[in-house]
Amino acid sequence: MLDLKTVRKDPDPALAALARRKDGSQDRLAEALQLDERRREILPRSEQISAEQNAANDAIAQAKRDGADASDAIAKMKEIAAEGKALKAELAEVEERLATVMGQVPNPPDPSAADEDTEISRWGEPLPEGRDHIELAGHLIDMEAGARVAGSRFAYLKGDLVRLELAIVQFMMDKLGGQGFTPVIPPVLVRERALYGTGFLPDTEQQIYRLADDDLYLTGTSEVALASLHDGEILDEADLPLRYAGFSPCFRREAGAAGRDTVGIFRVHQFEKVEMFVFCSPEQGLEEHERILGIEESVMQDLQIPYRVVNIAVDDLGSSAAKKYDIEAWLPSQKQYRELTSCSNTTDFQARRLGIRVRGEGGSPRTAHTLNGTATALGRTIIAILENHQQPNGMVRLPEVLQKYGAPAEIGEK
RNA sequence: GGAGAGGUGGCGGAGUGGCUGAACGCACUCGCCUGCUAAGCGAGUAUGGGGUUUAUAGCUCCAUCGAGGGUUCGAAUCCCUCCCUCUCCGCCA
Repeated sequence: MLDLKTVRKDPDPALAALARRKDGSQDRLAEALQLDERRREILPRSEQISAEQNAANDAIAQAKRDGADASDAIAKMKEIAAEGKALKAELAEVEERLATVMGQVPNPPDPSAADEDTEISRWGEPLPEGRDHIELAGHLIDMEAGARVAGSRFAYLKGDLVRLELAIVQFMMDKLGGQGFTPVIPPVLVRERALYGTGFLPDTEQQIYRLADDDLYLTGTSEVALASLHDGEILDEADLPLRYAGFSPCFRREAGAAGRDTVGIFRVHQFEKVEMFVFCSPEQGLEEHERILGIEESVMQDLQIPYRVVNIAVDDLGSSAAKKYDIEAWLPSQKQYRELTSCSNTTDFQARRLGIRVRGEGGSPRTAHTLNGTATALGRTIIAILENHQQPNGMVRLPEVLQKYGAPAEIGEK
């Protein structure tokens, strides 16, 4: 959500930035500005009436206290109230429309966000080709049972793959703990407000599972619950940045993805993820974004997975991000880089929607900034590890760093 | 799932229709005072929005007592719905 007060003073930068998204959002902002103007036409008149009402009210109260006859004052009050009623109804309507339109305006992209997906760096030496994760560990992934029990794009992970996943999680929590992140297991069922606040609604409803009998949604990322952890709060600037590492399952309907990535667990309806989330001051945002990216790269290097970093195109940012980096891992079986993690600077977009502010020494509150990034998406990380550490004999030698966290040294069908 | 109680400012806690943006206490800030400390005295201390303004300063108006509706000339106070917290019973990982 944009700050109308700021935009109103100088609309052009926001309109120009939104135009880069090529989704017509600058038109919605323009509509919002018109509604805002209308609102500020009506509001002073409405408030004027309220003030008269308050004054008349005081007169009635005074008369009653003095034991005098208040019927004249009451009659006047009735008149004023009736006059204000229509105006207030109109105001409420304008404000409701304004809120709806503003809720649909995405975050204006940062100037440094790319026009097209742009590779900005590369690391590691990719294998030219190789077996896919099903060929390598299919005996530990039961897609048939998954489909039978829950439908397509569900799987059972078994045996050493589970040990591998849990080792990665423990490794991540250790690593992130050292970087000031507090481990969190958040709710994965949330109210609409949490999804609205993070900008997933109204925007990506077709991706979100909703419960039939309760007003709850299954979250596609713990970002939703982590952002809402401080819903409505004013944070002490001295405590910032607040960094959380959420570990949770993630649920995505993958509507519209039919026919894409149908092999194995690359694209499934349910997976686990460790997610970084940061609350910080406006000044700290840029630095935190680079820091999160640095951590994500460091994880790839720890796990010895060749990757590239991509500055994501403005028209692919999602509503909340002003800028986003993806880290794409090399998958030898596909002979291409595929998204493994991403990190977004959502600036004040989510914080304003959620009413999260920061207050410094003696200052008045300002809207906070938030950022998020994938520490590790377990399914895809497992795929990348399997494919990039495969041996000519079909076995997989797992990264040494994971072994002290309980991962086996080797996976495969002997 | 059943039965109750309750949600007021940073905290505690008054307030059952007008004099309450909100008593009183605590905490905090500034000043005074006491050769330190403590105590004491005085003043102040919410958030959002509109207008005015070069101004996020000041002034002024409006709104806010969990949220949203309603009754009323007037609601923290009465009614309805929702959310949340707590207690007891049941169930349960």
